[in-house]
Amino acid sequence: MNLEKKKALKRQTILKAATACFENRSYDEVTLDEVATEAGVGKGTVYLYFRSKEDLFLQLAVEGVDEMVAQVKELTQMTALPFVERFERIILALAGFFMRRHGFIRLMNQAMSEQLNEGFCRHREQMRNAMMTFIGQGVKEGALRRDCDVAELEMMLIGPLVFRARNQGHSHPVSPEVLSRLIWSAIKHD
Amino acid sequence: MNLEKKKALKRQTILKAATACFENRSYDEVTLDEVATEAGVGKGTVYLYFRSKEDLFLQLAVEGVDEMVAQVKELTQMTALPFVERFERIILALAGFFMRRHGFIRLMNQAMSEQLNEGFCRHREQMRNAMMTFIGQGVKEGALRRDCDVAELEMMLIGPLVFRARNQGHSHPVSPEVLSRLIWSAIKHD
Amino acid sequence: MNLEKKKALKRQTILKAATACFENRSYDEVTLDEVATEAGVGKGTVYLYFRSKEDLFLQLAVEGVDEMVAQVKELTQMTALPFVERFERIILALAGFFMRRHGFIRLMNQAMSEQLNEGFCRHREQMRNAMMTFIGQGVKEGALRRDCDVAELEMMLIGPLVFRARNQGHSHPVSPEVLSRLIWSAIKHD
Amino acid sequence: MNLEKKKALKRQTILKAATACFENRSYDEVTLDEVATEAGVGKGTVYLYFRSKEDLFLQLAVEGVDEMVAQVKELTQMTALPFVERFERIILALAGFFMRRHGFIRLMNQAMSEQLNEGFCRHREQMRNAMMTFIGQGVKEGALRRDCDVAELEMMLIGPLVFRARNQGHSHPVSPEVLSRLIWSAIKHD
DNA sequence: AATGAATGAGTGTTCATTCAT
DNA sequence: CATGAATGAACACTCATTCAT
Repeated sequence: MNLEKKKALKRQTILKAATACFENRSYDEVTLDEVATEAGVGKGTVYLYFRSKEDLFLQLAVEGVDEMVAQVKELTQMTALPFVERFERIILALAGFFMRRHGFIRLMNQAMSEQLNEGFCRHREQMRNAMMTFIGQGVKEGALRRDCDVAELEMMLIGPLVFRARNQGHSHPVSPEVLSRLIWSAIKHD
Repeated sequence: MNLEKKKALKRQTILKAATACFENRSYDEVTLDEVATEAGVGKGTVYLYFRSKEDLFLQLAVEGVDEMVAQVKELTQMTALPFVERFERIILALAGFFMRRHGFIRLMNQAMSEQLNEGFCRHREQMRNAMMTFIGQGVKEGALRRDCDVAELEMMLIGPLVFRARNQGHSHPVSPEVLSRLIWSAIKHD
Repeated sequence: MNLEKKKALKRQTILKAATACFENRSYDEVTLDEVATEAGVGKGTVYLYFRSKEDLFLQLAVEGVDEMVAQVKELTQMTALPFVERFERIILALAGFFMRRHGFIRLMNQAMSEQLNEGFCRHREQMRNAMMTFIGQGVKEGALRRDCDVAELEMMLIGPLVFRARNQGHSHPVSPEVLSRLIWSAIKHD
Repeated sequence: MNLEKKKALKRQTILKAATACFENRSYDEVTLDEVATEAGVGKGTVYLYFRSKEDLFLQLAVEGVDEMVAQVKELTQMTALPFVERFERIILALAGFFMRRHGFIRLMNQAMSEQLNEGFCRHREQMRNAMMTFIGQGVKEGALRRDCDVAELEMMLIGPLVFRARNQGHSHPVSPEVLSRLIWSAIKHD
């Protein structure tokens, strides 16, 4: 267990370093040398924990999306709360999440090799499904408008969130409360 | 005149080829060899028309954004129409525009080198200003909600548009009418 | 003849421009574009007068060395003057020549393609022969020391001249009179 | 220690290979691929030991000039010997040195880029200073002529040496003894 | 397990040369 | 004759990946 822990810890160290490196630079601008140096390990060591640069990058993404999905699912299940409140909490959670990872958001928009993209898609799909489920719930409960389908509502939900993280990440982002209120106006059932 | 025309035509040929190449790949994945081959010219020829790979890419962007800005400004000035109609037309125009250039949208959102980004920003700013002006007009006319500032309204406007072009570009995009209606719900003055 | 003259004139124009371009830059740093622009002609035109960049460069050298050789031969034949005076005049002539072409001296030291080098050598040999003849004359007349052969005396003559042009070309070159006096001390017959 | 040694050794291997490559060709004619192949290493390896092609070339020069300077300084300090003897030894040392590195002499005399030249100058200056010091000593001791300054005497000393290495390197160089005698005639005090 | 020295395929860019106008 | 647009071979340099220690 001690060994296991050590390995997992070093893995985390490398991922953390990679996150820092990718924060302000594009995929191709970041070199493995940098990541290794930032992580304080040898370059070869990175290859003991990740199959390739692409893999390392994918793990970063996976980790991120998994976190997001978990949060959304958890909040979706809190059916004791009125929907609008669940909605608000999810927006707040996602807004924070996207903002914390705004450098990463940028990278996910970058086209990538077939294989890498496939890995991404699997996880993006999970996120999408979680959101769809949540939105579907809102529709069924009569809290969300019925004159458009869930994909359309998702667009109104995720679109502004991504825009905020991408374009306002560095300066004065819209407050999550205002964000939530605006999106709610767009999707709520009258 | 003949020569001028020919040069302008070849320039367009190269830009068209570059657009095709950048469609599904990231900036760094596309090589100038590819662009040249796709355009049916020698690699050196590309350098007769563009200072560098970055420049070629930037020209692509400039062209796009300039088109967008022109359309928005034009529609903004049609003050004879009720605001909601001007709004609808702008959304339709932008939706079509973004959709036609969805490969490009991806590129503009992707992480890029400092210098390249700087060039982009200058033009993105123009777009932003045009949208701000339009939105400000709506607020002044009392058509848009007053409980949030223009940056917040812009987010609700552009966010879903970009999301649609980015994520639904290949399959079943939300119809522009629905898109318009949804955004309107979010930003209209009650 | 008018046509001939015109061609010869344009040829000179190009050579003059080339000389200016090569003055402060190495062979590879100078581009034909520059030479053409400096000469005020099209790039293709240069190829009407010179087979290649190498050829242009060779012509430059040939022209230079031919001038030098002509001057040396002319002065060598002025046997009416005492040898020391002929010597002094040749040194002055060469010193001025080398100094005027000090940029060129540098270029002749640059290694070059087999073919180009061959062309150079033929002309360098002419210069060498002219100097050898002159020095041989001095020895025969008893003006120059007999305890070393002409190649050794040539070294004492040309070496300092080249050094002066190469190393002192830009700042405070040794005055030709002092130069002449020093070399004379080295080679005169006691 | 083993590793250090190995690295230093490989560095020497590359320098040796570079020397061989530069022997008969100009700076621009030699490619790093050649140097790498000649050294029996990969192209990337060269960049582990030298920042750039210019740097590699500069290191070659530095190494050479440093050797020269050291020898001159050492001989300058042997004030126990009569000046003429110190002079003769220095000439012999330099003659041998220049001859051994005649390929290099050519390169140092060739035109080169501003930046490269700057690097060279710093070291050439050291050599120049060492020679100036030595010559100044001779003047002060009354062994060298007083009717011209040290720069002029330096020209008479170095000029023939360079000429010999440059032009006679491949065939029948003037014997160092004759060389020494001739230069001495030029600069000695009568 | 950890390292980092070694590698070489791959890229943007330049420029001598050609040739259609 | 004159031009300059077009070409593509060539090169310095980078960096993901491997492997001997």
